[in-house]
Formats: sequence, C-alpha cells, structure tokens
Amino acid sequence: MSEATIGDVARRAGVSATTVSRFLAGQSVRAADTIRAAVEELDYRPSPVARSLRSGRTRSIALVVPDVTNPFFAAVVKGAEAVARQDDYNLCLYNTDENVDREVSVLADLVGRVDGLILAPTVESDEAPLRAHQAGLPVVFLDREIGGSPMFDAVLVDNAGGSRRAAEHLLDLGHRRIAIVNGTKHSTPGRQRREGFLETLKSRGVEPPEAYQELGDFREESGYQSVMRLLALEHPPTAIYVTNNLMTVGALRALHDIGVRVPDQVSLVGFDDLQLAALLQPPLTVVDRPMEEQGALAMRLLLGRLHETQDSAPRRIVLETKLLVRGSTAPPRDPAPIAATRNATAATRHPFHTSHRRPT
Amino acid sequence: MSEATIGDVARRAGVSATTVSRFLAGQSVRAADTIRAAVEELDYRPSPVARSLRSGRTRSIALVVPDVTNPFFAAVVKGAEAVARQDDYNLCLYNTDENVDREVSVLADLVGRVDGLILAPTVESDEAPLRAHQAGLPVVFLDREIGGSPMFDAVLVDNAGGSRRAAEHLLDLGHRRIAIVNGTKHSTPGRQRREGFLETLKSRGVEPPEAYQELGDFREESGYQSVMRLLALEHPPTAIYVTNNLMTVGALRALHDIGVRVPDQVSLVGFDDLQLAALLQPPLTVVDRPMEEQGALAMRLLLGRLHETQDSAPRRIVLETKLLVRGSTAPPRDPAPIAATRNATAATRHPFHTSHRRPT
DNA sequence: CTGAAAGCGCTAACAT
DNA sequence: ATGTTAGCGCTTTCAG
Repeated sequence: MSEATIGDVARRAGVSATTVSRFLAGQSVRAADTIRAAVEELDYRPSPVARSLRSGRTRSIALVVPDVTNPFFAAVVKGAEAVARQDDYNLCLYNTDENVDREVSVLADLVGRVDGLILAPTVESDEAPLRAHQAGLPVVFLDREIGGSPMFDAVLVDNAGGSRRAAEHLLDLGHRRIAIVNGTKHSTPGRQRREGFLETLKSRGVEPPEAYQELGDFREESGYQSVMRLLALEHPPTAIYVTNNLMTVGALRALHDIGVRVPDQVSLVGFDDLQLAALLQPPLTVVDRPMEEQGALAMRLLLGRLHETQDSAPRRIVLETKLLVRGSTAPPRDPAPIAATRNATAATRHPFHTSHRRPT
Repeated sequence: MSEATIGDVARRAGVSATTVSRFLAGQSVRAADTIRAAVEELDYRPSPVARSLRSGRTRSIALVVPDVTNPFFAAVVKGAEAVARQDDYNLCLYNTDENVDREVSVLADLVGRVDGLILAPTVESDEAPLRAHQAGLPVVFLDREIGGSPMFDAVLVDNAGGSRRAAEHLLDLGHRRIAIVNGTKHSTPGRQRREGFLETLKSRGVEPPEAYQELGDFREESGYQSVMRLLALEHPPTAIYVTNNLMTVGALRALHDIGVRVPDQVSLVGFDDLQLAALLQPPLTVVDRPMEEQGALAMRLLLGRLHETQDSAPRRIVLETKLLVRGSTAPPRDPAPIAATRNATAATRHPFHTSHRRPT
C-alpha cells in the first residue's frame, strides 16, 4: 500500500488536482488546511518520476570517477554528495576503473538520466564528454580535463606547482639522481605532475635519464613494479617522486620487499596524503591538497550552472597543494666530498648527465 | 539539439510509435531496417524517465552507507556499482556520516526514486528501513542490520567469529590484561564484535574491567581518544583490540604520539585490513574479510529480488573473516616468573580480576 | 482563486 | 504485423 497520487489527495480534499499542485508549489489556496490534512493522512509524496517527465529535470547528478577505492576519490565523493543533498539532488556514482571504454559507455547513457555531470576523465583525448555536453548536459571536470577544454567548467589542482615543490625539496636536500614514477600518460595529472617535476629539475640542471622515468597507471601494482625496476638499475636513484597515492603504496611495498631503507638509501615523496602516511616508519613526505573540498566545489559549480538562467563563461578553479615534509626524505647518502669523487667517475659510466647546481 | 522522441523516429520511418516501440523491444517488425536507420540518424535514445513513469521502475538502486571514506565502504561501493552496471542499473549513493537523522531523511525520500535499497544502518533500532520496506521497497542490509529483522535480506560478516579469532590469538600469546575499543554500541558490528570478543575472553577466564572497555563511534578520533585513556590508566592493558579500521588508525596515532612501542609494550589487533597495514612498523595484525565481494553480493541479492516473480524467504549471507597475524602482536612483556610476582601484587591493587587460564 | 484540458515520452490493450 | 487509444502522475496553459 503506497502510491497515493495527487488525484487521491484532490478527491479527498474535495478540490481539483490542479489546486493541490498549486498548494504544493506554495501558492495560496483556499482549501490549504484541508489539503494539508489529506496529504498527511495519505502520506502523499509527489512522484519524482512524474515530475521529471513534466519538467525535464531529474534532480540527479552523475559523478564519474576512475576508482572510488582511491582515498582521494572517496573523499571527493563524500564532499560532492554532501553538497548535492543540501540542494536536494541525488548523486549517481559511476566507477570506470581507469577504463576508457567503460567511461564512454557510461557517458553515452547519461543524457536524460541526470541533469549534470561531474567527470574525472581517464584520458585527455576522450571525446565522450564533448558529446554529453553537446547533448545539453552541463559538465564539470574534476581533477582531470580533456584536451583543449577551456569551454568547460573545471575544478583542478595545481599539479605542476605541487610537483615543483616536491622537486625543489629533493634538490635542496642535495639529490641529483632523482627518479619519477608517472601516472597515466595522457591524463591531466599524469602529464602535469610529470612536466612540473621535470621542468623544475631541468631548471636546476638535473635531467633524469629515460630509465629514471617510469610509466605507471596510477594503480598500486604499477608503483610496485616501477620501483622494483628503478632499484634494479646499476645506478639506482637516490630519490623517487611517486605521482599518486596508490602507486606510492606500491612503491612502499617494493621498498619494503627489497629491504631498502628509507630515507637512508632512497628518499621518497608521494602525491596525495594517506591516512596512515604520518604513521609509517619513516612518516611519508607527500604533496597534499584539499580532497573533500574539491568534490564539494565541483558540485557547487555544477549546481550553480543548473540554476543559472543564461550561461556565463566557463569557470576554472585551481586548488593549491602543500608539501608535507615528514621523514621519508633526507639528503642523499653520499656526503659531499665523497659524492664529488663518486659522481665524477659515475658520470663517465652513466647514461645521464648530472650538472652541478646553478647558483640561484 | 538532442531529444529525439519515439514519435520523431516513427514519423521518419513512416510507421506508428507503437511499431517503433515494438522494434525496440525486439519484436519482429516489417520496417525494421527503416526504423533502425531512423534511430541511427536521429541518434534516438528512449527517455529513461518516460519509461520509468510507464513501468513504475527506475532502474536505480540506492546504496546508503555511513562513510564512503572508510576504505571498507569504498570497496563495498565499488563492488556494488560494478554488479549494478552489468545489469544496467545505476547506483545512487548516499552518505549518512553515521548520523541517524540524515539516514532517516534520506530513506524517507527514496520511495519512487529507486527500485531497491542496500543499507548499512547506523543503529539497530532504526525504523526507517521498515517504513521503506512497507512502502514496497526491497531492502538488503549490508554489514549491519536493524533489530529483529529476519524478514530482510542481508549480507553480513561473522563479526563474532572474527572477534573470537582475535581474542584467542591474544590469549594464546599469553595476554590477560586485554582491552577493547568498541564501535557504535547499537550497531550490529559494534555489538557483535564486542560480544564475540568478551565471551571468548570470559570462556578462558579473562574478564576485562569497565576501564578496559572503551566506547568509540567507529571514527578515527574516538580510536585516538580511547587509546589515550587506556594508556593513561594506572595499569594499562598489554593488548588492545580495536573493532574497526578507522579507529585503528586513531589508535596507531595515539600510540605513536605517546611513544608506546608496539608490540613490546602493547599488542594491537584491528578489524578490517588497511592498504598500508602490512607496511607499518610493525605490520598490523588484523581481522580481514572480503570487502568488494560484500558489496557485490548485496547488489546481486537485491537485483535477484527485483527480478523475482513471487517473493521467497529472506536470504542471509554471512561471510567469513580471516585473522592476518602480522607483527603488532606478541607475548606480553613480562616473562612468566616476573609476571607472577608482579601480578600477585598488582592483583591486590587492581579493580579487575585476572584468573588463570583454565585447562581446555 | 479555481478547474478543465492538454501533454511530457513511452508502452500495453485492444482492435484490426 | 500494425495502428489507435488511453494513461502512468504531474504541472501548465487557458478560461472562468
């Protein structure tokens, strides 16, 4: 027994459905009290579906993320959901598993199901969001964008800046043999974190060889494999920058399995904080950023867009990062004088060039 | 330009809307090719909302969890979403933040928006799910139940068994001064983990005093505060069982802040594994269980229910736990002979009774 | 202030 | 095999 309709209420209150509808819309109506009573007695709730059909709105927002079990995206979901519910929207969550095909198929079925879309696209070359947008679906990019998309709203993070901070930190400690474990090559964070890091190194005269530039996929296993390869090199790096949290977990596992001491033998910097990062031995140095806020902001941006009467210019919000220096980074092992000798000989054997730091 | 309707397709194909509808439903139709072409050219997609209004189904499932940022629930979401999408259902996610009011208000608005509900209720006394069920919404309980709910489907975990394993492990190591950090008192896992643990201790003659039974709320901060209190006791426990992952994180932080060595000074067992648990120093001993599976099973149960023609008896699935013994547990510090002396004097000063292990 | 009528897009009866 | 009609529940003209 459920399903009282507006007609039932109208009959009971002795008015027309129209009047009930007006009452529900807050207009002043003579039979207000009678109607209110009828609504209560029947426990009437307007059918959201019928309303949607009439209005063309669903009051639902789709949030499409690569992986909810990534603590960053879990936080994003939490932030976005909280804002959505404040405005009485509900959140449809889709997990793409960093899989472009899945993402494409999800987006293709979204028009008509939701009023808007918050998307963390897997690759920058994805065209599915364009189609969704053309089909009239407002899109906000989250954390990641697609290529040349200044026409879209986006909530991003200063990946390059965060990576710069990480790079400077390692350089300042005296590292020169610095490696990076990159994420998905053609995703925004993958590219920006890589570029921000390498450019900063370069500006200080350090250019990691190919072997020091690992290509991961933002998942734990690739972090593990990457670090395994790095440490198997004849001349392993003295510092490693791992460009996301899950790969950092893998990296830690690898270091642990090999028995490499951090930071004595190798320094480690991660991107994105982890719940236990501060409790590790040593506590992990990471590039941190607001997480729930990022989700909340994206949702706010989108809802604002929906309530807008005429569309204005796309908005881009770029959040700042913060380097949390903890214990996993330290000066490279070789002290200066010895290092000088060693590096001199090493340089002749090595495929990579390590110039001296420029005076700044 | 979007929004081609079935009428548009019909007109273009020179047939009636009904025929197009039949074609879409897979019935054999003379103008099949023409219609197919029209569908393609117009990029026609049936309106989900209109279909819902007609059919009374939404093809949406609500998943209501206390906290998505809890890695356990994040995994559950992932598992549930994957199964849902296989069957072309979408997932509406709601986060209650362990807040009963929020849960009640969410559930109240669910009828008509979704076809079914997977719920991890905050407290066992919650009646909102009953109302939802009476309103015709199939409900599957996940991880937690409400009081006396054998009429509902549920996917649970053997909390008591897991706690028994934890208790036996600590007892076998020789611990007697054993504390527990409980979760929300009236939630299923909160109660069962507590009871399973305490009963096992009791069966072996150990009965922790009140001061050794901390009441947390499944969140990190309460784990921190609880352990702080436990270690401030005149006679702190030699072992602590923390009944969920988030509180375990808090517990670790507390131990770290105070500078207590694990497992030398105190042994620690957590419930639910953490990504970094194995990498901590010492690696954490935990009660582990399937996580994504739990979400996937709940979704399968629910979808099965929806496709069922006539309702059958409620199904309950109880998953098994596994104790992962790692490094955070060890025999209590005091070796036997010294302990004997110490305990003897301690016993006179102590408010709690520690009997000798019964021969079993 | 109120009601009758029409229609959002789709599909199930009921004819043919 | 196909079309006509009607209606899912709601809101919005349009007339009073």
